[in-house]
Amino acid sequence: MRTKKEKFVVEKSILLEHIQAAGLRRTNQRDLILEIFLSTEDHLTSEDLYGLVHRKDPTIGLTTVYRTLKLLTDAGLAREVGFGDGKTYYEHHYNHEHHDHMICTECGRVIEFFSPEIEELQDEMASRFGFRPTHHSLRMWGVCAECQRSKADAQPAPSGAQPRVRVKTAKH
Amino acid sequence: MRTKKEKFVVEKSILLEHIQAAGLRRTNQRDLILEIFLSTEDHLTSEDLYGLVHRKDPTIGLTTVYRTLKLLTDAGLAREVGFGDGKTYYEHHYNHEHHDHMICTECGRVIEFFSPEIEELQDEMASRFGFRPTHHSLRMWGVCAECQRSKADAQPAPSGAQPRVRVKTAKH
DNA sequence: TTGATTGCAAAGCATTTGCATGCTA
DNA sequence: TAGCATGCAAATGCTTTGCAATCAA
Repeated sequence: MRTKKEKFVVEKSILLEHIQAAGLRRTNQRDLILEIFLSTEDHLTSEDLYGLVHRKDPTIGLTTVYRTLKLLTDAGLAREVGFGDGKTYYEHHYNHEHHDHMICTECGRVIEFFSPEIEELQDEMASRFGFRPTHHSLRMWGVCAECQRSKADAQPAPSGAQPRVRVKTAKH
Repeated sequence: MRTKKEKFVVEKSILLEHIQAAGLRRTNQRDLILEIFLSTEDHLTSEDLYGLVHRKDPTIGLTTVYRTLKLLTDAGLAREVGFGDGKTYYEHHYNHEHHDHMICTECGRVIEFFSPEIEELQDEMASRFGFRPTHHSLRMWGVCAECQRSKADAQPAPSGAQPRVRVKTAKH
């Protein structure tokens, strides 16, 4: 249950630097939240992360998780994403190469992908307008391969069981 | 003040067909909301549209605008967009060629653009994963040309006047 | 006449804020 | 010690829902 001693050293020092530069304060809550956030794979809401954090330290409040996730975003360690269900998801940002998302509207699966060509064309497009981009978000919604298959099989779709947007990840 | 007689005939018949196909009912409210939505250029929230509608017919409720905008989206006449301020914006969809957005984080200006090359690469990316896309959204945040200029002029930024996300449009 | 639609008020939900208390620097 | 951070409860802001009355087909 104990995390390896020297894990996430770089991320931790990034947070520390950001905190010091902004005249903020290091706290146990922030340490723990960062630790758990980094130990988890992708796409968490504040509530999701709160659930995990709460197991290790039931005294930490939901509000603090909200605030810390914003802090991590400012520090460049987290990135906000929305999948269209009204919630804000976070994923690691530092040292995780940038990527975009395909979202299956049947099962909620999220596929991450990256295309240098698209990135390049985006920059070109921006400079054509004299626009200096800081970040961007590309999302495609549709039906993933698996769901196409199961549809073809004419399996009577498990009706009633409304597929909530659930976040799984397929790595490129 | 009277709109030209035969304006938006096609859109109106699209809505009508959708309504009939779904066993729904045509109402004066829906007619008026569609009419005003189409007469307005781009990027309205339900509340925005409600304001406009309310001037012509103060009896129409906000809830109906919400519901109708969803209906128009289903009918393929409207498209939902989010610019990161927590609200849902709608823009015409039918007969308005697809485009993407650059959002200025200084002044809130929204620049619309379209790149066939990017579209093509997206489709290629999707098919590489066996993913069948239905729609997508590409947004870039950053600083627009105007705001870069006024910054360069070292004009003491009009502080205090927090630039709310305001929707203007620059056509490609 | 039937059942979809409307408008209002109330409820929902994710997120933010006020404030007294606690804790870092 | 000063003042940032925390946790709780309350507030917020957008959106949806319940329901009685209304209206289209």
